[in-house]
Amino acid sequence: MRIGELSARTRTPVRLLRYYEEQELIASDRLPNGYRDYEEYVVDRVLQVRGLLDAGLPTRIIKGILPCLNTPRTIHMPYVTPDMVATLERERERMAEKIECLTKNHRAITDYLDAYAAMSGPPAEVSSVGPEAGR
DNA sequence: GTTCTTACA
DNA sequence: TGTAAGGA
Repeated sequence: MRIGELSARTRTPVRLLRYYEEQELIASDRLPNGYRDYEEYVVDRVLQVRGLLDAGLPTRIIKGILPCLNTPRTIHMPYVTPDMVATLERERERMAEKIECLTKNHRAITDYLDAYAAMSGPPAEVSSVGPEAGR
C-alpha cells in the first residue's frame, strides 16, 4: 500500500510516517514511480511505535528495542546485549510510574464526575445535553 | 489527484 | 511537526 492508505489506516500524518522511516522505525520499498510501498505488517508496526511514543519512549530507544518486541515474541539471544536489558528495565519502570500517575488522575476525574452526577440529579436530566440535544 | 524532497516558521 | 515550494 502507498503512504496515503497507511496514513489513513493508522490515523498517522503522512509527515510522521516519513519521519519514522527516517528514524528507521519502519521500512518501505519503492514503486517504479518513486512512491513508497508498504507491506501489510507495517500497519501494526506503526501502531506499536505510536503506542511506545505515547508511553513516553524516545524514538532513539524505540529503534533499539523494537526488535525485541516483535510478534511472535521470538527472543534472538545473540543480539540481546546487557545494555538493551538495562534499557528495557529502565523504560519499564518509567512506564510503571506513568501508569501510577494516570491511574491517580483517572480516579480524581471519576470522583469528580460521580460527585457532579450526584448533585445534578438523575442522569436523565443531563442526558439531553449533547450533539443530538434539543432535536 | 497523490506522493516526493527540501526547507523554513 | 505543520506547511509551502516545485516536480514527477
